[in-house]
Amino acid sequence: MTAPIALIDCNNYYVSCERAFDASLVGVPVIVLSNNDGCAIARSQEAKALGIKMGDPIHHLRDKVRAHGIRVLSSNYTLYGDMQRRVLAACEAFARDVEIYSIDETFLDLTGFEDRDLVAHARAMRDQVLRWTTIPTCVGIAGTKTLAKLANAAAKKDSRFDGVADFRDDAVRHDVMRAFPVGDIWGVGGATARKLIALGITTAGELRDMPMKQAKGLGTVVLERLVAELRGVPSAAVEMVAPQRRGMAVTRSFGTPVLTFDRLMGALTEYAMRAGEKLRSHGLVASRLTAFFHTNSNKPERPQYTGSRTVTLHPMTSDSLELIAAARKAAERAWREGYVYTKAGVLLDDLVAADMRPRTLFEGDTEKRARLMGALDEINGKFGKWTAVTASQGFKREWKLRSEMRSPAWTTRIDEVPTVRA
DNA sequence: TCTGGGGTCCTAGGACCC
DNA sequence: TCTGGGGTCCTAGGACCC
Repeated sequence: MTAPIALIDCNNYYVSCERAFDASLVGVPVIVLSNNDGCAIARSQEAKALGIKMGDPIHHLRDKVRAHGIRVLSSNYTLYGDMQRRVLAACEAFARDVEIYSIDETFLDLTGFEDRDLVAHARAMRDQVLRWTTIPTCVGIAGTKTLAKLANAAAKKDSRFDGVADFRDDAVRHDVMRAFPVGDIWGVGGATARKLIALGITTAGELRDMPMKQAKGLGTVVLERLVAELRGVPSAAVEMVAPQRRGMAVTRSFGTPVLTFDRLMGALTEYAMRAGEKLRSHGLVASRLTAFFHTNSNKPERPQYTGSRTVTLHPMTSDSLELIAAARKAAERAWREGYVYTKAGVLLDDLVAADMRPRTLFEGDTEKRARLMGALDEINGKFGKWTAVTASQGFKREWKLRSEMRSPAWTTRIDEVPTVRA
């Protein structure tokens, strides 16, 4: 028997975070929008019941919003990130180790807890999280991560589990897998689901029983591993140390479309600045930068173009001014006049810890530039983003995104903490 | 008029080398 | 007349995740 793994997952996370600080959101339909206030990325139970789907564009929902009094919020990642810390703190004592999988999901290594009643253990953890944060959660327990995800989904969907599903029980596991749609399994996306269904494999149970060789042939080693995990053979452990990150991105849709190279460079300059900040805050340097921009692909009837070029950064760098220069070089090469651009971004690849980077013969005075970047980060950290900017960013920033219904930074800005009146 | 942003991993295919 | 095989590295792009 392999060590049990649990997955704790917050219910309707962003909405639950908002509700923690605004009681008027409780019991009514609520949706939280993506960056740029484009589409719904979190929905309360009430909103789900009204048929609102993940990713629905908000401008398709206007009628429903009006008819049902749905509360609509911009996303507030500072709040969600801070609440995550509190959730983790509440879970800490309940596991040997944890792996943060996403902002609202954490895998727990339950090695050493096997002798306990793990369902009761999980319930105690849920209670703790609820008390400390007001956020409701569900827990799945199993021998592999994939099964723990599946158990979690069952705990969420099926009220008979009352929030905690234990897949170490063969009967429970088989029963759920027999009816679980193959396309809802973690790691099976649209493309793979279509192929599987064409073969008559429509449930988690049928995928588990698929011959390994056939799985590899149909998908890749990824699908082969997934089948193994469904059979209870772990192919991924709970990672105690976060692996070194490999890439980094700053991408945005524009608030208003961009038609000129200057405007595009204004946006790319801002993104490259931010990318440099992110690199420095992680103590990393990058070896490659890609700049891209594209037209609105949701409107295929309009002329489409995607420009994208990659440039090598040598020496490797986290210097915003060098990143901006590289982004300009890439953008110049990829630019095509005459299109209506709606999104752009800067991607950084092949990241290395700054103190591990190879030195080159031709490095200039890096010391001085590092101090300049340090000063920049300090100014922008203290006085707010974009206090100190480069001229090419421009001052009007027409491309900047919308975020019109954002809740306050309840927990992270002193002037926005909630006030309690007696 | 208005459809997110930021990640990971894998594969195929070209370039290059001996 | 005859025209290799195998390895590595890199990149673009697909698929998937939340």
